[in-house]
Amino acid sequence: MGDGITVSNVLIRKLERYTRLSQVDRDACHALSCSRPRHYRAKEDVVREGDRPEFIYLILDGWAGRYKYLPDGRRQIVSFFLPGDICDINIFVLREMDHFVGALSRLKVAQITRGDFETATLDNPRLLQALYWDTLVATAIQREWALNLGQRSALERVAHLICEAFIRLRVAGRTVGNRCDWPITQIALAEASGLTPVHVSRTLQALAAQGLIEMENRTLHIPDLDALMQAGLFTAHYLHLDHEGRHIDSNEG
Amino acid sequence: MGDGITVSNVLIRKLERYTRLSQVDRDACHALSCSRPRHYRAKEDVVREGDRPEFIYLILDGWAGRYKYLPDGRRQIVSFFLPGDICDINIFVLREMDHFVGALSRLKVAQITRGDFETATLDNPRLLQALYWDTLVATAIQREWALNLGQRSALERVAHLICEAFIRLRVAGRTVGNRCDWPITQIALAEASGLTPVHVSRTLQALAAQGLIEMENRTLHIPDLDALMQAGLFTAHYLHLDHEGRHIDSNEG
DNA sequence: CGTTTTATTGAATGACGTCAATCACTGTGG
DNA sequence: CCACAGTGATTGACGTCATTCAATAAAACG
Repeated sequence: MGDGITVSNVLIRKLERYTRLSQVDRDACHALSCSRPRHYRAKEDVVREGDRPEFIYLILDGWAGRYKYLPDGRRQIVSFFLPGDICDINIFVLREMDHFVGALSRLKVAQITRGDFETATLDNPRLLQALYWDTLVATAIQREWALNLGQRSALERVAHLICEAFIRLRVAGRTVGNRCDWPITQIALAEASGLTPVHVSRTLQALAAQGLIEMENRTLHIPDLDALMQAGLFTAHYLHLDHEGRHIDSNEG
Repeated sequence: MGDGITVSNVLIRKLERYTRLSQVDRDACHALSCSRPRHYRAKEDVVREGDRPEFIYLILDGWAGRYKYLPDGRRQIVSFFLPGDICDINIFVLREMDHFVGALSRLKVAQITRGDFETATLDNPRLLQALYWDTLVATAIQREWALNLGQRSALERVAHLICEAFIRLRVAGRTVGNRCDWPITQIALAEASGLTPVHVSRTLQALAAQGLIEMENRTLHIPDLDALMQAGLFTAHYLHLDHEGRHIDSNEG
């Protein structure tokens, strides 16, 4: 999915949802996208707890997850990083990481140094502003996940996660109609939703039985997004997609 | 608790955990603490979803909560605001609020305008840096809550919340030995922990039966904080209290 | 002081977890 | 190309933790 789209477009396309970028901004984005490309396989760690922050990561392809452990090994994915996502532009302020970042699928990232970042944003206030805005949206998502984990039932929770991922992928230009790649395992989905893999399996089957999702070959098809949103009690407010008056239901993707 | 401490000290004391403030910084803090004082009673809203952001709030006394609703009325508190906490210094970037902030007890806040904030921080980079740091800690706390809600059992979850609140209060100078005011209801605790009030009641009783907490007259007593931390699988890493090499177990409070 | 909110208790229900076995898929190397 | 190992998905039976409902007692508040 998203074939024929150059990697740099993933970031540009997303940021242009928030603001209008100049050609210089776009060039800077492109430069960021090209810095230090790295590949990971699923389950490889990108960043470990206790590490000194070294890079900002830009996701070019695949999914990553931010996660935390309990001492006995229980693990919670606290956020997804999808193509076009930038993780932690403020990271250098922290002395050490309090969590892990790992690949949830085959993953391609750009490693951005502090210097790269400063170079890219120094003379491009719009770009900096857009990136900054993006981090505020990320914290809004983090809050929504607390609501998801604390209040929604298993079915609602999984439906909500799927809606959110799909819409974020659509913003990044990684959907085709009502389809998208779905590279992550049910185990990862379980760790993100605070459920067991067994129950996630049953829940996905329940969603499929209601005709809300179709899964085939690591591809997700959502026949009726509105219906899925309703099942997940999903509203996109918290994604703040309408900054420039553009709306989530415009027919893109 | 915390009697004899002037309100401005709540903020100063907390920030000095992160950095060393000059007298000018402290004066600026004091000014912030004095701007537009407002009082609320428990359950009153401070900020509503959909509002245009108008003020930054500094908590002077009492507890507030950030919360989100599901359409059917289920409610999740996604963060606590305790004395000395500042809520959302970046808030003016957002077009509208995607959540509520409400008083969880009698509450005293300072309403800080954009102008107040800029005045206070313009010539005080240390202060700005400390406030900025504080917001990073707030997002780290938000992540920890996802872990709490997603993975911890009821007992662990409540124990963890209590540990976190107690230590944050201690940083703000609002504890006396191993005691602190505990002004919030079990209902609020339930909404924060994703449990029912009934089960919170039973869980608190279980903690009390194990000698981990004692509750009397809206005052919390923690006979053995280490033991409670262990019950809640609590480690303070994510609060990043050791920025300047100061440690959580230094005998303060 | 009366009214409302909060806390407690018990019993019954239900959602999700656990365990264990089986099956399907993916990637790897011979 | 096939065999194999390892991971992931599925299924059923059963267990349990937390919810729900309802009734009562105790605080908090105006």
